[in-house]
Amino acid sequence: MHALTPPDLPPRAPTRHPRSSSQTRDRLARAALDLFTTRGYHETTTPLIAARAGVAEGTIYRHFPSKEDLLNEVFRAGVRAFLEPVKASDPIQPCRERLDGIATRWTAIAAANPALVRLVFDQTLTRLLDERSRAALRDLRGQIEQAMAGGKAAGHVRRGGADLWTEVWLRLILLTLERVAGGQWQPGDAATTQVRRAAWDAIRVEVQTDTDGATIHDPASGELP
Amino acid sequence: MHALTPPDLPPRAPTRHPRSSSQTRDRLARAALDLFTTRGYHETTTPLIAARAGVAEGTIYRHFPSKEDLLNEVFRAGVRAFLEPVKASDPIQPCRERLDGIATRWTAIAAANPALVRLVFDQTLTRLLDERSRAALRDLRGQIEQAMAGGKAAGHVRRGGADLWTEVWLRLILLTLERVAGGQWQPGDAATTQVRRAAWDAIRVEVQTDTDGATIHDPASGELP
Amino acid sequence: MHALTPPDLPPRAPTRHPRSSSQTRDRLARAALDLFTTRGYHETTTPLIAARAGVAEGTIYRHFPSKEDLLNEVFRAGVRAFLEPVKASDPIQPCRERLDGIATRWTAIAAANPALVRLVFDQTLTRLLDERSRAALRDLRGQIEQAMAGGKAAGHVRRGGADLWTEVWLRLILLTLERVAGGQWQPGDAATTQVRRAAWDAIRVEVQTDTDGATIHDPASGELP
Amino acid sequence: MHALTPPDLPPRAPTRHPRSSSQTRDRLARAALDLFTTRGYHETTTPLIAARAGVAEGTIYRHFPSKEDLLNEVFRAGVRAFLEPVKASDPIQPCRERLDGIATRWTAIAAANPALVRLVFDQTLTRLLDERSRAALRDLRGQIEQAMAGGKAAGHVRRGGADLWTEVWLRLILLTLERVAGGQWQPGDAATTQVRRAAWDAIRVEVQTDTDGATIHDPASGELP
DNA sequence: TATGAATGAGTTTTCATTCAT
DNA sequence: TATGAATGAAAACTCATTCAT
Repeated sequence: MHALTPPDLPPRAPTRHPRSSSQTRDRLARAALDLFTTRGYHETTTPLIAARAGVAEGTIYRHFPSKEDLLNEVFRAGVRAFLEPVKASDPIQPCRERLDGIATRWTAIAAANPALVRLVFDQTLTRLLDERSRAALRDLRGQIEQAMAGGKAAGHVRRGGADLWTEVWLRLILLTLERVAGGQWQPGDAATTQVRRAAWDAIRVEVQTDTDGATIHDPASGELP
Repeated sequence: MHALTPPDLPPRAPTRHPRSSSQTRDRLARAALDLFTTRGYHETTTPLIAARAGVAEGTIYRHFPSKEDLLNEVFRAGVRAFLEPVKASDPIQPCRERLDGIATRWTAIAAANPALVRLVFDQTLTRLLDERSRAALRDLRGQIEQAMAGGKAAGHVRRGGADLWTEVWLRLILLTLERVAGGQWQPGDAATTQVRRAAWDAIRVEVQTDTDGATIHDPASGELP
Repeated sequence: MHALTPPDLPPRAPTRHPRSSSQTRDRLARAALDLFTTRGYHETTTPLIAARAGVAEGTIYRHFPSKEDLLNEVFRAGVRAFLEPVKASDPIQPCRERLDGIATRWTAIAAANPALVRLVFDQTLTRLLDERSRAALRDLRGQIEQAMAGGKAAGHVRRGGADLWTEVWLRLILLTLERVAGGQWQPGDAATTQVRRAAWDAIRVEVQTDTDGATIHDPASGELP
Repeated sequence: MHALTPPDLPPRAPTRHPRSSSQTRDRLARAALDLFTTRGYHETTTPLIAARAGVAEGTIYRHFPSKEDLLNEVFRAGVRAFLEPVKASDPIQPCRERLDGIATRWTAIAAANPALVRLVFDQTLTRLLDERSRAALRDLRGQIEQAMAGGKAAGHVRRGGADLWTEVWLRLILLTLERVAGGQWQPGDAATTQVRRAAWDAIRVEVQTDTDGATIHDPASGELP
């Protein structure tokens, strides 16, 4: 998704003449990404997208069949960006380390390209996606779920469906991503570590404690120093 | 929020003659609530709302200044519904019990009136709210935050901002509410308890375990038998 | 099709307020009929139709689902107008008299409502019609074809398909209709009789003449005094 | 009209490098002819024409000032194709023979180049023509009218304007041309002869028959053996 | 001469809102 | 208070035409 990688490509002054095709396309994709994630899909009109990309309205339709397709193409590019660190992660690694690694790399994405977080993880847009995009999203979640299933098999994740703990973990990591995307947090901040820890505590095998606080069984602890 | 309280008010057949004003207003509010939360705000047209409420299009504007106001009024009524159990909860109670109590009552709301969950907690609509509605939402969150601050003061909640742990707790409880609202879970299901537990584990003071798993210090455990 | 019957209803000055629903609908239908038949379908824009009907553009869509539907509805009303004299004609009558009767009544329609001729019989629009409209047109032609088949059975129409002679007859009668619709001819003019005669001569059983001009066999002659 | 003469010039694969100018022009003309007559003028977009001709969109404008001009040039070429047999016909010949000869040659054109019939005789396109094209069409008709006037002078065509009987004759011959162009009939078919006969019967001096069918006067009979 | 990306005016259509009844 | 026909601004999209290359 290199088209979307530069976080804040400023819109150039409109020129009357041909540009490299992919350049225009990228500008449109970025303009749409920015607007969809800040104003919402319906509040983003095609004149607005064109203006921000510095092209004429009709130019949108030389690159994307429709506004809806534009959304979906941008969305899938976003999903690919988040999928990549997941695929790159080592399946041999213990679950917690693997998830933490993914979270770390996602956080970097959120810092570099904040709009992408809102695009991919904001439920707002889900209703508007086509089947292919939904499938891409399911795939992304499915990958995390596999890592989670590995953790369960190893006895590190609590009893209950891997899908449920995936959902739990994702919701909390998303909190970090949103804060980083919003500029409130930086990738290395203590808060990001805290939330990562909290996310793990929410899904790890429960620490059974008796009334005076002695741990009876805690197989999930101690994974990370 | 009595307009929204009856869980399954069926749309009545349109009649041609006067109704009590508040009756029409309630029917409009419920129609709007149902439609906004299932189809989305923009996909819900005023003719659609009127049709579902069994009134003429123009009638909407006798009761609400605009479609946007209709959304906001319905939204604030929804917030009040969720606020009520929070206000009713006992501030003296230990934090975990109090939060669990709130979660339980919220779950009941989600079961009785699923649309309300989507209305109040779906970020989709947040962007469209006016300042008053946003304030109402902030107030709701603030109330939870106070309970959380109490827990922190008592040493049961981890170090870090109460606002952060409120956000964490809310996100996980919201997962339950959505599942219940979606009919996938029932209020008493084991899963709801699991998630409540997970939410608490995410915010409670960390269980310090050494490498062989013995609990070193766990002041937050044992609150609930 | 009384909505289209008054030949030259002048567009009234636009008023801001409700009219009888069917009145507006009729005005739109007539405006569309006039414009479609004079400028053509694509050259007739919706602002043009609205302006001529004296209503706002959006009003079109309260009465017709789309411009295409507007065309089709107007078209089918037109077909009905031409079908009526056919259905009203006496099937017992000799073929020639029956066809002449239909032609006469059609000519009256052409005089009273010129646009209708262009609408129904101009091939220009056929491509744009929906299946229902095409079926209506086929029905109209089918009715004439039945009269023609009767004439063939009685030995008055030449050998060859009834559909072929229907087509031949229609093309020549249409010439009259167009001239009358165009104001070049009047319904009672000698020319209309001449063409009617020519149309019959084109489809009647051939007059076999030998080289010195004596009629050998002419069973179709003498039908009309 | 050599651009349009080859009946089935297949669109060549697009090549990237210069062609003889007239070759490109011819390909564009044929592409336009085919598309205009099958899809209609408005349904034929310039990208479509360019694609079918195997050239880039902009290339159209190197050869024709506008889409409308393209239509008109192609149209006039079509008129010339139909005019040629008329001009080539022998003015000394008896009217019926001459008209039949023209009809025969036109039928051959229809068989060889079906699109041409639709282009020249379909009223659909007439509305879109410029004055020069209309004049060309009037000229074509005028030539037939002269032949008809000859027939009248010789006492073979009925009383009434030569223009009227020209119109009558044309409409019926056009029926043949359309059927041949549509592939339903072949040039030599019995039906084509039947319609030619019908066309002549429609315009020849009437056969006066008394009530018992004896021919009183039939000066137009017997022209063709 | 040929290209094809870009243009922008123009198209159909939607829909929240108004107001005479 | 309720109606619902009418409104018109704004939406997404099309496409003949231009022009730097």
